[in-house]
Amino acid sequence: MATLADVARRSGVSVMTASRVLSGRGPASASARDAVTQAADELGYVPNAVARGLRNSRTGTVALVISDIQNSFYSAVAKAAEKGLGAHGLNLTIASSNEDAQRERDILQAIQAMRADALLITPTEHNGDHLQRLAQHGLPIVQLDRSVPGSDIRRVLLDNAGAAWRAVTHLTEHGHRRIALVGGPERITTGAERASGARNAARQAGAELLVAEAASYLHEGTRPAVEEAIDWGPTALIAGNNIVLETCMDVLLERGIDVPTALSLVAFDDLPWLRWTPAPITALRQPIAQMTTAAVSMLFTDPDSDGVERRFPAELVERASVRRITTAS
Amino acid sequence: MATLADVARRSGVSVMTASRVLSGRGPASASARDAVTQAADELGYVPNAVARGLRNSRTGTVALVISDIQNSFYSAVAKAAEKGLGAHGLNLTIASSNEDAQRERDILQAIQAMRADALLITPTEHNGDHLQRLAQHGLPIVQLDRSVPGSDIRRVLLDNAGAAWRAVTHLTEHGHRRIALVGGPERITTGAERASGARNAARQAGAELLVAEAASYLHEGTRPAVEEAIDWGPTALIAGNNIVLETCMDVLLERGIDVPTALSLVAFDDLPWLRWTPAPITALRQPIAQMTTAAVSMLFTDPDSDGVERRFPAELVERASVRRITTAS
DNA sequence: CTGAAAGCGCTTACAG
DNA sequence: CTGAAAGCGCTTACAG
Repeated sequence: MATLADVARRSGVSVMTASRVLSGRGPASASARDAVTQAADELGYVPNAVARGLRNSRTGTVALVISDIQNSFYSAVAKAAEKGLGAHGLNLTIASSNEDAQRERDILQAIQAMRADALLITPTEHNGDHLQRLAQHGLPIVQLDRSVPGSDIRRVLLDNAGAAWRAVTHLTEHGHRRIALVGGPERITTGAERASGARNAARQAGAELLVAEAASYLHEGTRPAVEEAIDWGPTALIAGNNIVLETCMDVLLERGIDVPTALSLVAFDDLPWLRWTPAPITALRQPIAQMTTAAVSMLFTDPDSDGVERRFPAELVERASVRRITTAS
Repeated sequence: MATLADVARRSGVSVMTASRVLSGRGPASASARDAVTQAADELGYVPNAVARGLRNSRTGTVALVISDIQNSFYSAVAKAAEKGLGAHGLNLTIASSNEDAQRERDILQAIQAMRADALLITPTEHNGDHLQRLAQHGLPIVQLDRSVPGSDIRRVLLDNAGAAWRAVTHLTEHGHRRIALVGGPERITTGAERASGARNAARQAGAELLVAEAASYLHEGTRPAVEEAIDWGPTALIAGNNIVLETCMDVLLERGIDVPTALSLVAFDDLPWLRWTPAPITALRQPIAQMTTAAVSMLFTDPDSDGVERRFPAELVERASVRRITTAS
């Protein structure tokens, strides 16, 4: 593959001049300019970003570490991140931790090795120390969706408590008095905050609330909690995220429980298919694109001037999965 | 950030020896080994992959270029690719072309600049020449899912014609005689091959077939074709991929057309939510993980010894969206 | 406006 | 077993 030296030789100038012309920084005579661009063209010269990265200690690459690339929430994040970064002329490297602490550690190490310029991460709860160390080395880091407990690493999050509060309140306003939330693990901020928001709302409304805690945000970890919640006999069920929702759908189908006649349902995360179930599903929509864009721009912003945390509200999209209950009183 | 020189200095050996110890290649005395590993540990030394990449002209990175990261088909590809590559100790960089020729060109150039070791791509039909040039420069390339027409770049594809044949035959066996396929653009191999397989099957069975060609595999491009197909008044509809299917669901819902009483439906690509619609949807399941794994291993295999193309069959998953039609005869 | 030199951090032959 | 030298391809001061 052609190098800068090849271009210089062919155009009869020094490597230096060729570099200046092609990078567009520094002066160059018109004739040098012409000769170099022509030679570069003829040779199909493409600058070596690796060499450039070594020299400049800037690689032009941002790493995105997500929990599960197949989860549509995170692929929406990936899409928005790619778009936002592309606007900055940056490349995106994506890796998926699969909620696994060891794997996340390996990824973090690889990112450090490849000298990424910045890191966007939806962290597991396990590697806060590692993250902190990277931040101290000067790597700009922004957490998205979730945050490692007790660190000062910047983050862009949903107003989880507010969203859960809204879901429960929506249900109590429809007359529900026995509500189950299948949430994520409370070790994870989303799980903890959603549970606490739901508890507040239930208390305020004087309704009963069961929080069934899934072992993980992966499918396998989710079923016992869903079954526990349904066995408890609620009139309404809140699926704490889209993975939990899928498990709920399976269990409801298996047991022949009809929504909303036998059970009302509210989902965290909005997806196209929620419109196509027998009773279209009411959902809390997260502003994923905006959150991701905010996280990307936070990456390039002064940590001290811009605050450590931003929260975004969810929007309740009402469809047909919540029944109004009228109590004889 | 600590460099090899720092480690060498701290452990009282030369850079050379430190390199040998840490890379595990070449001899080293036990004492040197101990001193170096300890120093590396204390300094939190992480080798600079950029420098290593420049020196070795191998970056340990494989690029994956997909058409749309939010399309669950491609995010399944991304997941499988990451897993397969991880086993080889390689990093994965993902970029999404969004079916845009110019964007794909930019991505290809960036990949060349960053000196990726190999490329996995679900190509648009536009940049075959560019791909060919990269291949001639010695970059291992494997096309997945789709292939650029008229090139000898290796590829792993679905048996599209066979799968479409199977879908149509399934319908004719259920008595359908007027079938519409909403396919992708026939410029794209998947679109062309699925259309041709469907035509063969219809001809064999003596059934009428309308192929409505979507302008693109993006949502926007898909609606006119879906409406054309439904307006034609078929008894059965085949959605040529998962994006088309989503549009079909929207249009059917808007028009109040019931599946399968008013219209039977078969989908390309299987997804969890197909089980949860009022009539669970019969689908052709692609072996995405196997195809991706095959593509990954093809990347590291001798081009001359292993053939240029591999095809995988789809599996028909029968559910409840196809009605049996009994004709008065 | 242009070029020779030095160096980013690593590893591959080559001597000792 | 160990080290001094050279070089991967680029760019940043520094002279001319």
